[in-house]
Amino acid sequence: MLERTHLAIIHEVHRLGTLTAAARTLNLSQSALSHAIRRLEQQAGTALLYKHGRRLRFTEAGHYLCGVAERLLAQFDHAETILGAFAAGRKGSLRIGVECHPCHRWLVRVVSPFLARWPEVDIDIRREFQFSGIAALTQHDIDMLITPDPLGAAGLCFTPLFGYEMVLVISRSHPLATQQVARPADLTEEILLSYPVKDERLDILSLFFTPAQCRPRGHKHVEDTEILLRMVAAGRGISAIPDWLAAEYLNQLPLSTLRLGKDGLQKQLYIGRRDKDRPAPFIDCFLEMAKDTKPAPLRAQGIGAVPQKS
Amino acid sequence: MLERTHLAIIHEVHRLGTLTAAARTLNLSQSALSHAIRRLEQQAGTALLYKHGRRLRFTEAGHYLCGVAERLLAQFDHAETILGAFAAGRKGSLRIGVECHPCHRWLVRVVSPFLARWPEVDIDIRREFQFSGIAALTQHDIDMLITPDPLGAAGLCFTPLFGYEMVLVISRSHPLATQQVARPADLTEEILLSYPVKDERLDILSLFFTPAQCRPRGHKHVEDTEILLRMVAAGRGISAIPDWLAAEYLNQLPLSTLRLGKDGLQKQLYIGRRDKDRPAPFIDCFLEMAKDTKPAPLRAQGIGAVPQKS
DNA sequence: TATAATGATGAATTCCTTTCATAAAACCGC
DNA sequence: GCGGTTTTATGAAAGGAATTCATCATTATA
Repeated sequence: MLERTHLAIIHEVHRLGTLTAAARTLNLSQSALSHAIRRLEQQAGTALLYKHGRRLRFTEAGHYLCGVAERLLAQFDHAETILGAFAAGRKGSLRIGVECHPCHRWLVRVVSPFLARWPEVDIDIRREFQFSGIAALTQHDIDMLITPDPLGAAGLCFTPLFGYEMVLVISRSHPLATQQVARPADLTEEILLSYPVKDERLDILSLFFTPAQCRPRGHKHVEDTEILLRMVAAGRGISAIPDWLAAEYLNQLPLSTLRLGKDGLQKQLYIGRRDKDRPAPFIDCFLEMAKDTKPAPLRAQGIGAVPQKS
Repeated sequence: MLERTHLAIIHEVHRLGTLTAAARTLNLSQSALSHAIRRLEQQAGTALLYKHGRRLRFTEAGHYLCGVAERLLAQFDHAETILGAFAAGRKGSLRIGVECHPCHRWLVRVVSPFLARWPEVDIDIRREFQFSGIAALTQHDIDMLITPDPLGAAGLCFTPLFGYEMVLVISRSHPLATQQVARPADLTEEILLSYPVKDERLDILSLFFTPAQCRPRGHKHVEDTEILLRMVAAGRGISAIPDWLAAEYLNQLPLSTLRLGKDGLQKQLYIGRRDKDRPAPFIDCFLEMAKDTKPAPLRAQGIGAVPQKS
């Protein structure tokens, strides 16, 4: 059976002309090469080299193998280089799950510099999960999960990224726009606009309306943040988004933000990983970069701006 | 160091899903594969497989190696197939040296059916030699030599192909055209036309003129047979060519042929080989086909035709 | 819960590779 | 031509790496 060592021997003999020289560069004895070539020739059933004077020359079959060797050895070398990059943690892929729809804008601010710094790492961002983000993480479908809901699961660990507040956004011409705080009962005649996720994953429902045993008059799903906020600005509905996301739009669109309830709807974003994973350097690095990338804080602007945290 | 066996193991594990199954198809024990993979992982410095349930899954590095394995194993297989063709003697190249200029027309009649029968064999025909055809043969520059002069040399053997006679060709309107035999003294006022080879390799000089201690009035080299004979037909000179070659032109051009001297200039064509060569089937076959391909015999036509042999 | 299937592991063994010592052949300089 | 040098070939011995065996741990299945 043709092996890599055979190719290496053939290649070196071709390059250096003699068995003796080839043996030196291969750190083997001349005898070893002679035996190896002989074995290969017997298995192949054809001569590869023949003596010409006290040198060796290649038969046609030998010459053919020479070409094969050149091509294959290069591929072996390349494969080992790549494998080395994997081992050194330079190369790999990072499949990031995101369970927080509005986080996308923040995420691109982390990913861009990361890709520049780790040119051999591929990033894949997934928003849809068969069952849940946590399950995807434990089943190795993703390598990291960005979520505001760090449900405990064996073998997972979560690192807090930053705290934020879910705020109500309404049109600046809405009657409530002059208020600082919204109460569930104030909003029972409104149309709620939200990202297309299950109701139980919408904090404004599970943590605001449901505890107060009321609901908005209607509920529509909107995929895109920009469109959602333009609909809110046009008075077509209300929505709840993170304060830092609202901040980006307050000076572009006629919007007002109100606190949800007296204490506000405080949230925390986490990044989850499998804790048994070998700590690939670029994964640690992504974590650091994520922790260092805070969203733009919400500056007080216009009527009804939410009071600033520290 | 990454070896072919590693790639084979990776590949089979990927194809069959379990170590146990892969071990069966590779005729190894499950333990052997487990150890081999472990060793490879240690050398590479990175995991390739990890347990998922009681199955194995590939890490990124493992997946990468999987792709490498698929590509490289195919190339190994292909190389072994080709090597098998070399071993079986189906594939190879045949470098044929020809020391007999006019033999070209005969040679193509051998080569054409040979190429059809041995599609994997390349044929290369050489007419120019650094030193001599014999030397080219001993030095492995060619594999066969077609020559009328089988000079003995160690390690060579010659097989006779066919006998022929060198005949004088002259214009049919030449005063000698009515004769049957030409003598050297008859031709001292003629211009000799020959292929461009050294004088000592021209039989009409070395075996006809020189023994009689005379020479033709002039001597010109002509490369192409057709042009040479047209010049002869036009009365611009005389030439000596094999009888069977003359036969092909006697009914196209106004030529007459005369015997050179009383007994004629009898020659024999040989095919020479190195006798230590492994007898590649296609080389033997070429020899057989060459022996079976006799040149068209010279039929008596016109005045001065040379008497037929048997 | 018992059972079957699968992978991991350590020790022993087997097999293959390599080395050593030496011969044979070929080239080089005198 | 004749030693001296260089190079390959070869058989036996040594060494080392791959393989197996026996067994355990884990997980899925009935």
